[in-house]
Amino acid sequence: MTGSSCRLARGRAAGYSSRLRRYRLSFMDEIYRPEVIEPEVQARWDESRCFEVTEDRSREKFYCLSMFPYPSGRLHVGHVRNYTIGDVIARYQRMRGRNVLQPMGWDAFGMPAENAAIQSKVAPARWTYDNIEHMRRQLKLFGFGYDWSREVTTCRPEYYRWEQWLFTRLFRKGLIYKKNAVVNWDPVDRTVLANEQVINGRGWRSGAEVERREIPQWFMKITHYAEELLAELETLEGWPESVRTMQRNWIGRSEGVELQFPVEDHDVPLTVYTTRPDTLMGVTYMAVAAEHPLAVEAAVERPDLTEFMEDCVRMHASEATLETMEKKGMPLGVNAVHPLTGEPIPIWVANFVLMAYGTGAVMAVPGHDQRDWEFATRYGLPIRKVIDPLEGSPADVSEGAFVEYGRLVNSGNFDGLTSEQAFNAIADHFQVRGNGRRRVNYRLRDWGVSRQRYWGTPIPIVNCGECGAVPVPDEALPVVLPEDVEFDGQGSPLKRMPEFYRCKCPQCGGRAERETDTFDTFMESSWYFARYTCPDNDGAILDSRVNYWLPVDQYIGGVEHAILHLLYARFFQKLLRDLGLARDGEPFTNLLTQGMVLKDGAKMSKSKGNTVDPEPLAKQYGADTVRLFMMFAAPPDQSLEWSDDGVEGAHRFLKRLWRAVYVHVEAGLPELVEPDDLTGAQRQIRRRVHETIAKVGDDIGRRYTFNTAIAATMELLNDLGRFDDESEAGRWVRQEALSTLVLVLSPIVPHACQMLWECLGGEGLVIDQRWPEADQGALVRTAVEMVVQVKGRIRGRITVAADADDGTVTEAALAEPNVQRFVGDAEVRKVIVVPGKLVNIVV
RNA sequence: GCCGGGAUGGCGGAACUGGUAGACGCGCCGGACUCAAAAUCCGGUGGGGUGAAACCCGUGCGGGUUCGACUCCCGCUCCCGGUACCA
Repeated sequence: MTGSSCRLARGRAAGYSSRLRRYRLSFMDEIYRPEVIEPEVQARWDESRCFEVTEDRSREKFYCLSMFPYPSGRLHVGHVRNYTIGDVIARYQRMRGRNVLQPMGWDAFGMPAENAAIQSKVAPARWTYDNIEHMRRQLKLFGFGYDWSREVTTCRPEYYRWEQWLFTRLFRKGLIYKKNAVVNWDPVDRTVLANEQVINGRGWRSGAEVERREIPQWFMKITHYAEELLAELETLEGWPESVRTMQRNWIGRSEGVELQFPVEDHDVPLTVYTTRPDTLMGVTYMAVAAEHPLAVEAAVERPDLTEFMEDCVRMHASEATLETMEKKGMPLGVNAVHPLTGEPIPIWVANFVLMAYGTGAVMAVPGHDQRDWEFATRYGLPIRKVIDPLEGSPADVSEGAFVEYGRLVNSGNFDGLTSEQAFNAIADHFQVRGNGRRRVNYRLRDWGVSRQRYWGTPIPIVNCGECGAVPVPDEALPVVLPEDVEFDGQGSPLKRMPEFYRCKCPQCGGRAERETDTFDTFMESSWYFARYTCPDNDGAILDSRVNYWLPVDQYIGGVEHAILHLLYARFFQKLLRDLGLARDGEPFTNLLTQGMVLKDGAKMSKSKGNTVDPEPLAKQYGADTVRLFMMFAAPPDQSLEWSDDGVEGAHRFLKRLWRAVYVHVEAGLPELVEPDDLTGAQRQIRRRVHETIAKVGDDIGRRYTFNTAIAATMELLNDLGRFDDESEAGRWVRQEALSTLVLVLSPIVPHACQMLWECLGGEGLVIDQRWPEADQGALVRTAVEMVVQVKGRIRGRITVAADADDGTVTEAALAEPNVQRFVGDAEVRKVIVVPGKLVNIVV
């Protein structure tokens, strides 16, 4: 029992690994040495290629997918958490007999590679490939069971050529179009900035005031699928309700009316969309965007207007900025005509109306819209009440807008109608006259996929003076992104590379130019999960294997992707289906959104200096300890507070488990004993073992609460520490208990459990063992303790037979001395019995 | 601003369907082992109260429903994620 048998594990002496292959019983080291066992177990997984899988129609498949990382350089603890969750689920499902696919790859295009290029003069491609090498090695260190033969790297032509191919198919199908869209323009660096590169309205590097600029860009018609994307959310029962709600709100279906207001002295009317036509009689002004033709026209020879409109342009393009900024406007001096009353209505130009969204004009009803109310109050515009509540006192719009539905007042012929009746009456009125119509509108906008960046997938379009935009034909794909470039941050190098953009028109053969814009990097991540099923196919984007593996049974990733990535991926799956390339319309059956990893209550970031590097920790404690800590510290969907002491505690538990097995095994393995022959104490431990099996299986398989699963195994190990029965039967009970602990912990701490499994006499890989099942016979209890409450407050405890009826339980409860003290001679009005738990006596 | 989420001992968290608040771990306190320390093992640990008990208070804040509320309802505060070019 002292450190006598340490001869194996002293480290990296030649030949240790072959001896470790027979590592068991008397060969077992008393001390837990992760630095020895982890490389050894990983070598065994590699040699047996046990995580490489193929389609097998005779077995139930399970596709377990974690969101692939952007290769930023080093593995972050957030990655380790995400991938441990996925690995635990994958290993558990495999032990449940499923044919499990768990792939990994690289979301390799993106801005950080360009930023690194500017800072350290290394080409984005070089930087990216180096990072991938480094991070792949780190992932292997943590023992994740990936099928590396399926690795995809999105910046490789083998991958993005199929994205380009798909785009040309969608182009021909009419799902792609070009229009102007707003970007953040840095006038000093002469580049387009991402929203996160704009800080307080200024470029992050130049410090120049950012301008909004409109440039032509490619769009995908995701709005064509808005209705289906919305409707099928209802079928995604394996998704968190919060994510479904966010997507529902993002798509934002509304039913409203599009109306035309004539404009004085103009032929073209002003068109607006409203979901509240019932408030039409309350319109007191109109607001248009700075780029609106009416505003532009009015600004001629009006320097004050021109100045205001130029101010509107110097503004960050994000929604958050738009909605929180001060709402400002100026009257144009032009009137619209109210379509019902003929009254003149002043038209204003306002900074919160954008030309790109809707019609670039809105009707304002300050009495019944809070934003309009604030604007009207600020500029002294009239506020008119046209809706009162259906019940109760009339609305008062002098202190704020009344935004509820109700009954119409001050609305002429429509007075007395409810909002709903008025909606229909007014919609019909316009429809009949042809100056308005009912319309379903979506908040969701088409997806702008052009980026004025270098490090991305080249857009496979050739612009020809004769033929216009022509998709690159299949035989000319891929359009390869040149990797050997000088990148200085002054716009994309592709725009300075005639050898890249000069080409012949595929249609007429005349001189033409390629697109130098690249795709939004969300494109690559919108279909990678499908490509994992057949990454080796160089003749087609997908093949029949996709329908064996898809849909993904379990998808795991950060909540921050709840809307954009997950919506785009759902959209792509529908596109693939409609092109006949895949069967399913939804890609992810079950979704687990992981919370963030915090330190000192804050998100880890370089600027705060509170980052934790997982690799040194794995070196110091072993990967299993890091995995265990991350699964134990919080349930996966909550944020996780990092704690060095917590890591230490996780390590201690593994040491205790190791030692418990060592001490047990050193005395030899026990003979099988029939459960019927056990004593009370032995039965009790055995019941705890089978309770633990049931608990852990439920926690991992259904609830995904790995923290409580681990807590349950800790409790069992604690109980085992107090169980010092060295009889043959006692030793058999302990053998069963320890084997159970090793099996149920193996998805979480796979390296240690593999070794312990062998020490306990197990054969082969733990990953190939069957998940244990609880023996119902072992779970039977004879007596239970129940709590007794008087008027909802605990006054005592009683122990009763497990099968006692309510009457017996009530009698025992009333007999309890402290309960009697509180009941006294009061009349018992009611007794509530919750079987096996509590009795509440109401007096 | 809008949408979604969160708040429980000194700390991370548990309490799953309205039924024993604080499982498990960390930290801390006490003890064993040791010349001593580390490691390890055993015990204690929400606050008040008591010799010990009884008992009282306690799940961000203010109300409500219920025999019973961390859990459900109404109204707030603060923190986090997303907000369409960060990934």
